[in-house]
Amino acid sequence: MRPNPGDAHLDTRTKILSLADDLVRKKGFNAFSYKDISESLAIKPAAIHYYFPTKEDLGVAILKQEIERFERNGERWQHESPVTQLQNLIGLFRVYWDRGQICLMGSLCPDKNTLPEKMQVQLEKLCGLILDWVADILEQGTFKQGKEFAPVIMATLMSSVILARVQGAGVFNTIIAQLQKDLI
Amino acid sequence: MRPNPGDAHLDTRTKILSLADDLVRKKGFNAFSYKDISESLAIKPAAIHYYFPTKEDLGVAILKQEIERFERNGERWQHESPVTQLQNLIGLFRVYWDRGQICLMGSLCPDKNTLPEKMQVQLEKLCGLILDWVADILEQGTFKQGKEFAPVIMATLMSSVILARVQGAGVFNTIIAQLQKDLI
DNA sequence: GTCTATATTCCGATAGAC
DNA sequence: GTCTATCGGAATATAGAC
Repeated sequence: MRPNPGDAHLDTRTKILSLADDLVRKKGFNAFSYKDISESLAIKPAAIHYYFPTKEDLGVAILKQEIERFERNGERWQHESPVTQLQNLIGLFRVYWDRGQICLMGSLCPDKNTLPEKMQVQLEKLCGLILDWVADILEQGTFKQGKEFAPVIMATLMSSVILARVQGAGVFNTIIAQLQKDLI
Repeated sequence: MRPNPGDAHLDTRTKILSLADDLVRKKGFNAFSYKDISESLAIKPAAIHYYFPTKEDLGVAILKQEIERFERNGERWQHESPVTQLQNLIGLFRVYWDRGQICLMGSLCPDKNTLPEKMQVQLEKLCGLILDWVADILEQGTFKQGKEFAPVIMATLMSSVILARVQGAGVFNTIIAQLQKDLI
């Protein structure tokens, strides 16, 4: 899983990755800097390059971590009903909102043209994985919509948190309620 | 409408605004630079400051222009049926897609935390205007959904182009088709 | 191995040339 | 009035200290 050096520094590496993940969701990949991370860790900005040589490497690591996280969630949920699994997915977006974050897709897809190539590849992979997962759930369960509706669900969820960032929590709750009504 | 100087330079000012608008929709507000604009106009980056003293001023101008454009559209469409008006709105998003752009809301809302304050104010105004307009249309016509559905429509439209940027045109067409089926 | 001092590039902004 | 030469600062990245 981790292709890198020893183990003693795992803590620092993990902390950097965690902070960067949070910053991408709050400020976007282009707007956060190494300084934002270093200030929280009491190290110099340049120290980050030891763990992630370039910002592209850091971005790729964020995406790979999210892919693994998503795959683990899928496994953990696989014995629950399709309806529950979809509610779990929706629950993730509520957590993002509560944390002042947006989802990784919602943060990175608009910036796609400006991202380093290796990040674009991982972003496509993440999007494909999630869309396929939602389509499978729709096929397995009894919903008002078929699997063609999967992109609509993801588009709606993505933008629910993004719109709420400007319009407030009311918009988020309205969108989620309407989506659930439309599905279940 | 334009609070600024004479008229001779209106061309340059208009061109800068038009280029900046395009860049925001393609790269995002934080990722484009004065250099991007100046290269297309064969002037030096610093010349832009004459027309827009700060990047914040430029961003505010982009947003105000979009607000005016949206209000003009509303007036121009007001004698058509609610269904047609909603189709016109959807048509705008197809144009964005064809141009390689995303909508201004979709570009700026995720970056809200990083935007200068005056831009945040105009962004909130733009979002409010559009959401109210869609809600009105839903109330006026005979749709399968009521006005509470307005945020869902905007969230779906916004993300349709954003997702398509990564997943391709198929996703855009699928989402639009599903949305129309759900409404009309 | 881990981190810092430093280099390099680029950005937005100011002052002043024409 | 319109634009350019230049500044000051911030960003990522490199080389080397400990």
